[in-house]
Formats: sequence, C-alpha cells, structure tokens
Amino acid sequence: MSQSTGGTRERIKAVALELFTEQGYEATSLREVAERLGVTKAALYYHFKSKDEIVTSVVEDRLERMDTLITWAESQPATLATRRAVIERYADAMFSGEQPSVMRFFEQNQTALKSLSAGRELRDRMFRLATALCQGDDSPGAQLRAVLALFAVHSSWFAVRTPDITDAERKQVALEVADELLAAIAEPPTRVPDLSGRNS
Amino acid sequence: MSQSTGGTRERIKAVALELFTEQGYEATSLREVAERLGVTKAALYYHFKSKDEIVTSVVEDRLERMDTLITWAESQPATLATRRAVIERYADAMFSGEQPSVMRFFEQNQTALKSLSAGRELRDRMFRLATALCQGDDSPGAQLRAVLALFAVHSSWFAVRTPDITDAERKQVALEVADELLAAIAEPPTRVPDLSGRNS
DNA sequence: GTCTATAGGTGGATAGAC
DNA sequence: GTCTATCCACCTATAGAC
Repeated sequence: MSQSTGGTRERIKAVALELFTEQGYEATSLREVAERLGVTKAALYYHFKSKDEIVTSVVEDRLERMDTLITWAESQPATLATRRAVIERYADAMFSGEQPSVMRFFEQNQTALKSLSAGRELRDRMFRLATALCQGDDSPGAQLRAVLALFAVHSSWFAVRTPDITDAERKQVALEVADELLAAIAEPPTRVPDLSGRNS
Repeated sequence: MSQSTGGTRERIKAVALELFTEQGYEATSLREVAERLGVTKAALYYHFKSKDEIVTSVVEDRLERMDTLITWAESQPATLATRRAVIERYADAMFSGEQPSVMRFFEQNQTALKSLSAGRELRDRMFRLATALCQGDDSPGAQLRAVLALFAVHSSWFAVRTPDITDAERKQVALEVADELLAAIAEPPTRVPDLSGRNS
C-alpha cells in the first residue's frame, strides 16, 4: 500500500524482474523501468549502484535457497526416494511466492546471465543440483534425465497449453513426469552383491 | 578458400551466429561482427539491410526444414512408431551440418527472438512440432512429455558433461531418453479395428 | 529520496568516395 | 564490394540542486 520506506527498492526489483523477463535484460533500459515506476533513472541509482546490481539483488535469495537444497540433497542417501524428495522440494519452491518469476527470468536470459556473476552462480547451482540428482550414477543417461527432471518443473509453465489448468495441476504433472525420469536413474552402485553376474 | 563472390555473405552469417550464440543477440554489436571478419560495419550493410535481417537469413533454412518435418509428422498415423521416427529425424537434423549452431542460438536467445519475426516463427514451429508429437493425446502430461522429448535432443549438448563423449553417443542417449518420454504418451483413440480387444 | 542536467560512450544505420 | 565519415538516438552512470 505505502511505498514509504524501503518499499521502493522492492518495487524496483519487481518491475525490473518483470521487464527483464519479458524483453530481456539487455533489451530493457533503466529508463523503461523508471518510467513504469513513475520515477526517474537517477532515483534508481539511489537504490542500486548499477544495472546488474539489480539482477544480483533479485537473484540473491534464490541462490541461498538453492544452496540449502543442494546441501540437503548431497547429505541424503543416493536413492530414488531422495531424488523424488529433492525434485518435490524444488517444485514447491518454484510454485510458491516469487520464485517462479525469478526462474522464468533465468530461463529467458541465459546469455545475458553468462556475463553477470550472479547469473553464472545461479547456473552453477543448477548444474550442482542436477549432479546431486544423479548421485551414484554419472552415466550420460542419468545426467540428461536429471537435467530434464528439473526442466520438467520449469517448462510446465509454458509447455502445457491446456486451457484453465491450475497451478496445482501443472505442478502435479511436472512431478509425475519428473518422477518417471528420475526412476530411470540407476540406484547407487550399491555394494549389493550382483546376483546375476551379467553386466557389460 | 576464396571469399570472392557470395562467400562474404556466408561468412557474415557464420560469425554473427557464433557471436549471437556466445554473447546474445542484443549484447553483440555489428562492430564486433565486422571486426572479427576484418571488415567495417558498412560492409555488412552492403550484404544485409539490418541487424535482424542477418538473423532472419540464418533462421530461414532451419524454418523450412522444420516445416517439412511438421508436415510429414502430421501426415503420419498417430502412433508411437511415428513419434519415434519424428524425434529421430529431428535429432538427425540437430546433429548434422550447421543446424546445431542455429538451435543453440535459438535456445540462448529466446527473449531477443520474441521481438524478431523470424524468432517468433521458429518458436511457433517448435510448438507445432511438439503438438504433432502428441497427436491423439492432448493431455497435459502428453504435452509436457513432447516438449521434454524435443528438449532432450537439445540439452544433450550441454547437460551431458561426461568427458570425451562423442556426438554420436550424445545423440544416442538423447534418443533413448526421448523414446522413453514418448512411450508414455497415450496411443491414439485408434479407429483401427482393434484385433485384441484390450485397450484403455 | 527524488529531481534536472549532462557527461561520456556505443549502438544501428546511411551517404558517398574509391 | 568495401571504405571513411558521420548522424542521431539511446544507454549507463554521475553531479549537484531541492
């Protein structure tokens, strides 16, 4: 309601995120952001010292959440149950709060993010999470499936074009497909004796 | 060898594509393109009348190939065999010639392409192809799986980080995962006399 | 905290010589 | 077919008034 104190900084982040996602980071000027907020460019520079600091600020808490999830994932046993729990937590985050906007921004600005340290870090976390999803099976197939499981969660936002579908339904479908992919990742190189003896 | 006639236009396309993919369309200036070619900006404008015409030109033949594939896909019966054949043809294209570069460019520049007509068309073709992959099953799950099958082919380029892996191996893994996804799309409401009688 | 004004630079694009 | 020179719009970022 009131944008008295500190509110402006958040409003800037929100508007910038929206425009960066719609039009791209490079294609969006701070003039546009300022105009939509009804202020001038100079005002933005009071709150952020540069354009990419806005991105950094936006990505920051997302990074922390990813770190938490990765750490947790790595500490769990390399079982299918763990993988499913990880992707479910990931989906929970993606379907709640403002995280979806951040991740849509991330998807839509891969190139721009390559030259932004915050972007490179976020990218790094995605790979780390994918790697955590393959604990115990680093075969190419497993790596691909892990990445696709994550992407299933992301792409459910745009890939499913059924009209009137709810967010909950999107999430459910995403998890269903993700689970399928994760199930095809081999269980850990468990030291369980190989009963059959057939193996490549 | 010789860049006498017409060769320059192709060289421009190749260099531009490379830079647009690496750095992004918006972030790449024509000065950079010209510099890498050892010519001036003005020279580029002799061959292309604008920056986005370079993109159009690059995307053009890719569009035609997509159209051919889509038309073919739509003319085939809505069976799993068809879906597999479609994704295989798609992968063939993606793993041969210069198509991979074009698609990597496409992936990396989604936002920029939204404001380019060539980009919107290519985007449209991707959705059309995904739709063709779900003939007979327009459920959310099918839509998601179709998109992921296509993305499996794309992402095999970066998702698989196994060292020394060959392109052929990447392709094989991509198809394996894609087939898995496509298999989970329901067979059509076939009107073909059902010989066995068992069906959902 | 927000403004006006402006510095300092780069971008896409064009005119016209060679 | 390529160059030099140039236009003009716009961008990020800063200085300094209010």
